[in-house]
Amino acid sequence: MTELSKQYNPKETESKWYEVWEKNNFFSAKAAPDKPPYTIVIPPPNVTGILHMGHALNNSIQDILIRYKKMKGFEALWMPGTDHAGIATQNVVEKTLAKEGLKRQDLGREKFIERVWEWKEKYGSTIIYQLKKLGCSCDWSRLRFTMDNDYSTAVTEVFVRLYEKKLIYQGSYIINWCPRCQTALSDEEASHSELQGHLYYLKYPLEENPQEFITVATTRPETMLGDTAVAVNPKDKRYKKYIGKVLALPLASRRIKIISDNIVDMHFGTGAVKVTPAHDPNDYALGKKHGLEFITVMTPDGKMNNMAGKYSGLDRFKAREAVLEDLKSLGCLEKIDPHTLSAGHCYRCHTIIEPYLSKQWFVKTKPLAKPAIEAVKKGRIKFYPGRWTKVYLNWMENIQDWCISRQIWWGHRLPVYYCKDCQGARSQELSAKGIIVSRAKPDKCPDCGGTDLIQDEDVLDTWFSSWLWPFATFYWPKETADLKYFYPTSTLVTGPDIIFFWVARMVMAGFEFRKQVPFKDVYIHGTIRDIEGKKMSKSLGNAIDPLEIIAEYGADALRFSLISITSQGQDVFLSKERFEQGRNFANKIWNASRFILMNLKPEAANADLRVLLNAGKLDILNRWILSRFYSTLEEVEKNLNCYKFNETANSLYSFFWHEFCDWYLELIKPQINREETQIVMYKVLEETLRLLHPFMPFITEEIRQRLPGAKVSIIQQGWPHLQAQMIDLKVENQIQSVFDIINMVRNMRAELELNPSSFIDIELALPDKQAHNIIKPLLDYIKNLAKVKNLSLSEKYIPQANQYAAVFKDMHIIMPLSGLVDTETQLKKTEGKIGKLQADIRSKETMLGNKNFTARAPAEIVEAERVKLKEMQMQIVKLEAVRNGLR
RNA sequence: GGGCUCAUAGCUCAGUUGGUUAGAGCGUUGCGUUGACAUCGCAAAGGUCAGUGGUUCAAGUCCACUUGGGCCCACCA
Repeated sequence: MTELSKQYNPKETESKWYEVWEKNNFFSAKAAPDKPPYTIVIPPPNVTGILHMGHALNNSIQDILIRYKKMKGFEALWMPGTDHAGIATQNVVEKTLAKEGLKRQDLGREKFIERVWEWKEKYGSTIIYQLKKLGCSCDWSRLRFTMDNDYSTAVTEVFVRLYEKKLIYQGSYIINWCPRCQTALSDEEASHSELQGHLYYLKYPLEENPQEFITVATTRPETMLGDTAVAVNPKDKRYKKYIGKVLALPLASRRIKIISDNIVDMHFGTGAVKVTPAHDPNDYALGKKHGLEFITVMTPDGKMNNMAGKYSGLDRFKAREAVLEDLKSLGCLEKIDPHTLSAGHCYRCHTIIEPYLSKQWFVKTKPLAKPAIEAVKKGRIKFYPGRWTKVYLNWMENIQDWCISRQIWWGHRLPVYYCKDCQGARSQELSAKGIIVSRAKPDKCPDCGGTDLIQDEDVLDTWFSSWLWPFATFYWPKETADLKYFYPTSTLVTGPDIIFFWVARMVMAGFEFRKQVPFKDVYIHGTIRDIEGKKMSKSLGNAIDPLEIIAEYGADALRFSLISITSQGQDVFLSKERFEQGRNFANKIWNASRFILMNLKPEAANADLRVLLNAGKLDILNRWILSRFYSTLEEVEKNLNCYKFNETANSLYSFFWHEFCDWYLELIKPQINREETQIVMYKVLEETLRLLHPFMPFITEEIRQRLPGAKVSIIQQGWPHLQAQMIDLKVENQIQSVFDIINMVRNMRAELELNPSSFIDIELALPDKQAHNIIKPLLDYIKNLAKVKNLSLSEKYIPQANQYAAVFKDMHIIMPLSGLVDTETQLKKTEGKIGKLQADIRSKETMLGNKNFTARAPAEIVEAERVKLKEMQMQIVKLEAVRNGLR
C-alpha cells in the first residue's frame, strides 16, 4: 500500500476512476426481469451547450439518485443524450459562417445543414465530456441525439398520427414572430418582459368632417399603416354617435370604419382603439369577428413592406419615428405619455417579437391536456416540491394551441408534401386537397396522381422532438424490450424554467402515444443565482464555471457543496467560497481514512459484527458509533427517498466529521489495536464511504480501493443494510453524557485560560451511588479528551475556596486550583448562570402553574416540563453551593 | 390583474406534523501545531426569527394584513 499524501488531490483520482467505471460498464443497464428498474432520462442539454452551474446541480442530483438506486439493487438506467436545439444551433453556426462573410442563404439549405452536422460532430459532445468530469454515471452506450435517424422516425410518426387524428392543423393566425431569427415561435418561446415605452395618442379625422377627430392610443404607432378599423365600446357615450362612421386614416390615405365591440375597455387610453388585424392578436380576433381587412405592413425581417407606402423598406423602429414625425406635422399626434409595457422577446436572441400573421402548423392541445391534467390530479405524477403541481395544472388547464412550425433549416422537416398540380386548385382557406402528410415521401399525389411533389420547407419546433424523449430514446415506435422494461421512467429531475416547454408536454405525449405517465416523480430544483440574486449566466458575466471549480477543488467538492446548500426546490445564492466546504470535507474524509489505514490490520475486514455483538464483545464506545451510524443510515434513506438531498448531505457531513472523527476517532486512539475497535472502525468507515459515494463518487472509490476487501468498484459493494438492532438509544445517551462532561471541562479550562495541552486534575461529585458504576468505565474517555491527569469520583461536593466548580445534571465537576486564578471572576460567572437559571425556573413555574396548560397540553409534554423544572431546581441548588464555596 | 416564493446570527442558509434553552457552514474573537487532517483542533461571542394583529395552554412554525426582495402566468391597445 502506497503512502497517502497529507492532502487529498482530486486530480489524480478523478480521471483514473472514471475510466475504470466506464471500462467495466458499471454505468450500463440492461433489461433484467429479476430486478426492479429505476430509470432517469437526462434533460438533454443543447448540443451548443457548455456546462454551467445549473447543469452541475441538475446532473449531480440525477447521479446521486442513479448511484443510490444502483447500489440499492435496482437496475438503474440513466439515459443520456443531447438536443439538436434548432434555433440555438442554427444561430451558432450562422455566426461562424458570418466570420467567413457568408450567410446561410449563400450556401443553400443542403450545404448549410451539412455545415451544422459538421459543427455538431466537432463541438456537439463538449457537454458530454464535461458531464463525465462531473462524474455522471450515464449509460453512454445509449447516447441519443434528437436528430438521430431512429429518433427522427419517432418524430415523423407522431406528426402523422396527430395529423390523422386531426390534432395537427395548418392555418393563418397571428403568431409570435422573431424578425431576427425570421421564424415563428410558440407562446412559450416568447418571454415577456417589461420595458419603458410610450403611449402615443393619434388623431384620426372623420371623413365627413375632417375637423373632427377620434383619438386612439397605441404603443406601436407604425402599425397604424395596417389599421382597418377603429373600435369603441358600444356603451361608451362619448363615441356612440360615431359608430358606423368612417375615418380617413392619415398617411395611408385609407377609409376605415368605426366599429363597436364589448371587448374594448372604455377606461384605457381614450376608449377608442385602432384595429390592426394583421399585427395584433386581439385585433386579429376583432378582424375575424367584424369581417375586417387584414393588411400586413411588414416583411419577415421586421421592415415595412410595400403596403406601407413611403415607409416601405424602413426598419420597424425607424418607421415608428418617421410615422410619428409625419403625424406630428399633420397635426395628428395629440400627445405622448410614458408607459410601461410588457413585450415578448425571442427566448433565443432576445429580439422584440412582432405579432405576425402567417400560415403555420399547430397542435390542438386541449384533447392532449385532458389526461395530463388527470394524471397529476390523481397523484400518478407527483411534483417535488408539491407547489409546482399548481403551476403545472394552471398552465395545462389554460393551454393554447401549440405552434410547431419553424422557418429555419436545422431541425426535423415537416413530413408534409404539396402536390404542385393541386396547389392551384387550393383555396386560401383550409383544404386537404394537395396536402399529403406521410411517413415517407409519396411517389404521387393521391388526389390527382401528379408526381410533382415538394416537401414543406419548415422544420418542427425543437420541443416537438424533445417531448418524446422518455420513450423515443428507447426506439419507439418499436416495442423494444428496453421500452417495456424501463418505461415509464421513475424520476425526472429538472429546473422550473422548462416545466411548460418540456415537462408538461412530455406528460401529454406520454399519454397520447404510450397511454401512460412518462415518469412518476418530477423533482424541480432551484435556480442557481449569484450572490446578488441574479440568475447566473455567461452573458451577465457573473457565472462561476463548474469546470474551474472542478479543476481547483475537485468534482466531489463541487457536487457536495452544491447539494448541501440546495434545500428542496429553493434557489441557491452561490459564491465561490462556498466550494471550500466541499473541499474541506473531502480532505477530512481523506485524512480520517489515512489515519485508519495507518492503523488498520487487514484481518479486521473479515469479522462478522453480529457475532461480536452477540458475544458481548463490543464495548460501549464501539456500540455507540455503530448506533450512530445506523441511525444516520436510517435518516439518509428516509431523506433520499423524498428527495431531500441537502439534509442527506448534511447528516452525512455531521456524522462523519463531528461524530466519527471528532469523537470516535479521538476516543479510540488509546485502544486502536483492540480487535473490536479494529473491526468497528473498519466497518463504519467502509459503510460510510458507501453512503457518501452517490454524493462524492471519486474520493469514496479511491479510499475504498485502499481498504481491504475491495471489489473492482465501490458501486458493487452495494448499499449498507440497516441493522436496527444496532441502534441503542441508551448507549447513545450514556456516551452523550460523557461528551457533555468533557465539553464542560473544556469550557472550564477555557474560562480559566488554561493551556489546552496542560493536564489538570478533576473531581466528579456524584451523589447517586449507582451512577458511579455506570460512569466508572467511562472515566478514561474523559481523562483522555479533557486532558485530565487525576480523575477522582466522590459522593459529596464540599465547597472550598481554592477550586472552580460547575454543575452538570446532578453532578458537580470540580477543578482544584492552585490559587493563581481570580475567584471574583468565577463568582461572577457562576452568579450569571444562577441568574439565568432562576429566570428559566420562573417561566417554567408560571407555565406549570397555568391550569390551562396542565389541563389541555398532552400529558407527556406536561410531564416532560415537570421533570425539566425538577432538574433545574436541583441544578440551582448545586450552583448555589458552588457560589457559596467561592465566597 | 392572478399565482408562487423569500425575509431566522456579520454573510449564505437549515429548522420535519405548533411543544425543552432556535441550528449549520463561512466569517469574527481567544487558545493550540512533537504523527490523520491548519483544507485542522478546542472554546467563545453573535438572533426581540421583517412588522402588526389573531388562533392556541403553547407560534420561527398556523391565519389575516402590512413592508420589502425574487420569480411565473395573463390578449391593458
